[in-house]
Amino acid sequence: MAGSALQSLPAPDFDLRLTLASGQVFHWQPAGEGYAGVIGEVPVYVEQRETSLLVTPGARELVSQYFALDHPLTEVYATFPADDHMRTALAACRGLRIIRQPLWECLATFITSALKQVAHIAQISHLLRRRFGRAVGATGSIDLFAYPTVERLAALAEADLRACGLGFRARTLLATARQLNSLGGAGALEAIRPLERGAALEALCAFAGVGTKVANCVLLFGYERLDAFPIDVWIERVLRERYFQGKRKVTARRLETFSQTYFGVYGGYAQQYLFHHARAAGRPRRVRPTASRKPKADQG
DNA sequence: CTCCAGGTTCCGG
DNA sequence: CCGGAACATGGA
Repeated sequence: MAGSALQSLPAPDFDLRLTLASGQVFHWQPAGEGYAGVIGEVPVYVEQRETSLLVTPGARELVSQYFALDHPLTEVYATFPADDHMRTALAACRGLRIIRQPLWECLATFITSALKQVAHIAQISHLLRRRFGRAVGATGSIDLFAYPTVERLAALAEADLRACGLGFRARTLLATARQLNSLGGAGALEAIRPLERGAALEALCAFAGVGTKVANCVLLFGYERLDAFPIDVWIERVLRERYFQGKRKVTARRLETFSQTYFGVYGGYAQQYLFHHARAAGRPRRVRPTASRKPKADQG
């Protein structure tokens, strides 16, 4: 980032690369030795130097808040269950923090995440920002855009969103934008903050394209409900393989009640560590009976 | 080409 | 409450 000198701030127990790669947020781009992104409407460059961060001048407080550098990680880790797999995930993800995301962009992004790979979500996010978001600046050759506002998306046609590769998510994202717009905009999401868990989930699920999983992601990554435990295909696989080995007929309800009690008050952190560790380990190879395919030795 | 992805919604037991 | 199917798109 050319121009003015970067400012430094202390960031102990923090791994920027790990945090940005963990599938919470999808728009940060590698730039120089660090990353360029937008926090709300503010363009930011962040670079890690051991236990401190170098950031865009004037953005220290914003960055510190966004990356939740105040979360008591030592205390968080102490609440994790002491099983082998949790310990392995912790060892692999130490320093990963749960980001505090702006509510609307978190909600909208996770609506678009349904049945999509992380890379696709990022691609969609960038397209939406570039086409419908406000240009907020640039770092080097990278132009930066804020997430499109509720008002802007609500005024679009479904075809505009489909043109960004949204597929069937175009309908639900548009519907949610219009629902929120009729409530006065993104600020209406603040009404959910004081609600207790059940009521908050119910309120979020009232938006189109929002079910239990997305609602929990928004509670965790947006509302800072660190006990929220989103169960996606990866986490479900981990739970079934590591915590319900050999058990028959483990229903979704069973997994949900287990996850809410077993992983404790910082279950959301535990979940994120399990998620990222599973993903980093790679997709489990499909077992295909190779014997069914016979080599054609007499051809070719 | 086939399989799968940070799911949601609707429908029939 | 539970399991299945449809729903779009693109990377592996």
